[in-house]
Amino acid sequence: MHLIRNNFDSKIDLSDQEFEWIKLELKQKDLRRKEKLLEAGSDCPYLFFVESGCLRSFSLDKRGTEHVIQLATENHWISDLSSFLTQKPGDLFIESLEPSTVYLLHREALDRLFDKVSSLDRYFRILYSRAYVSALGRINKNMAETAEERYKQLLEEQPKVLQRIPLIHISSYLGITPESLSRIRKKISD
Amino acid sequence: MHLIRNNFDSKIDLSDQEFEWIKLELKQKDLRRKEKLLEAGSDCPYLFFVESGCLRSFSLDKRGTEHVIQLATENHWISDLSSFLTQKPGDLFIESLEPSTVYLLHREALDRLFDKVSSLDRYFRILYSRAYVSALGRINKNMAETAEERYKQLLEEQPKVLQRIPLIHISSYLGITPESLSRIRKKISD
DNA sequence: CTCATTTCTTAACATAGATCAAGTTTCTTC
DNA sequence: GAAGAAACTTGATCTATGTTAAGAAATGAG
Repeated sequence: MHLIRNNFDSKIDLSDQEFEWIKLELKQKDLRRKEKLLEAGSDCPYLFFVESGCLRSFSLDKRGTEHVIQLATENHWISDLSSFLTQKPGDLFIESLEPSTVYLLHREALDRLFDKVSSLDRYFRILYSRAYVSALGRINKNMAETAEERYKQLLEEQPKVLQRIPLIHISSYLGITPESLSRIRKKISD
Repeated sequence: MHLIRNNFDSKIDLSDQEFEWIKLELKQKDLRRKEKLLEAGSDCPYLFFVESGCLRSFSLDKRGTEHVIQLATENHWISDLSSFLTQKPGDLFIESLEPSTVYLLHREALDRLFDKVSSLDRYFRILYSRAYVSALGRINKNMAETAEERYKQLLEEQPKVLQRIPLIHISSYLGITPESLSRIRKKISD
């Protein structure tokens, strides 16, 4: 539980009592590699906090192609937030890319916590604001930069992620095919 | 001030006293058409609430092409949130597309308000969570759908926006060139 | 009302990246 | 450590969208 406590502490002040209340609502779940936490078409009543390992969320388009929406390593949250917030079936899948441990926080539990632990609003305000900024940055890069430029930047900014996540998912996250990414890598290595 | 009060009321409970405190921090600004509120490279210390009219934020890539990041009509917030949060120079421009009225909320004023009006954390938590969801949806659509499909959806979901915003900015928002959008429109009208 | 500006359209041509099809290498699991 | 699955690469070909260039239409400011 150290990781998640530290994560709260990095954004807000939390008393031990308050953290206890939160802890009581968290369920731990261990995952094997490639285990699905969520299927498109179903309601996603949880936020998942990655304690260890790595997960991805992705959509499946009408042509049958997967698109990676989020990659989450330890110390990050992942969910189908649209479904989580609206209580409607979502269109994302979530699965582990490695053996992982996650904490599940249920929608209703979180609603109770928002009223019990007043600084939780601030915690998620900060969390969502940063997530939003990074999503807008991704939109901008997808429009303004070539596939090669986007890959080089990821290589610079997140070298560790590249070493641990299969390129097939990296390419999807970047919005290109695995074949294109392979060619880009070949070109760069010259 | 009705619009902004209603906007708060739609997400949180606010006493008249609390709204007064907020009101005291809001500065009104009237804009002519095509007036710039922000230039890339400068710090953006404000959130702008659009009371009337319409604004866009956009980046300028190294090839000299503009990319519309956000379109904001009345009752919406717009800013260079990355700069606003980090206090560093941003890379977005913001300008009015029509004569508009906006309310400016300064970073430092907002920080004071977060401590004075406790439900403001919740307000922005909700606001940012929805903005994040919609940004992720846009990322997904850009990857999963063709330009034509994206335009058709916008036509269905935001017909009013299409009537009021020049297609040159719509095409940029959709991540395509004005020429491509023009061809798509021609094709559809057959 | 009118001129200047901005926006929109069309056409010919170019290209980044997709698709299809194998073959190879690398991991996982038992 | 062997077999099967998953991931990666390569080449040939295709296509959606970009680029360039120009004219037509619409809009806004005086």
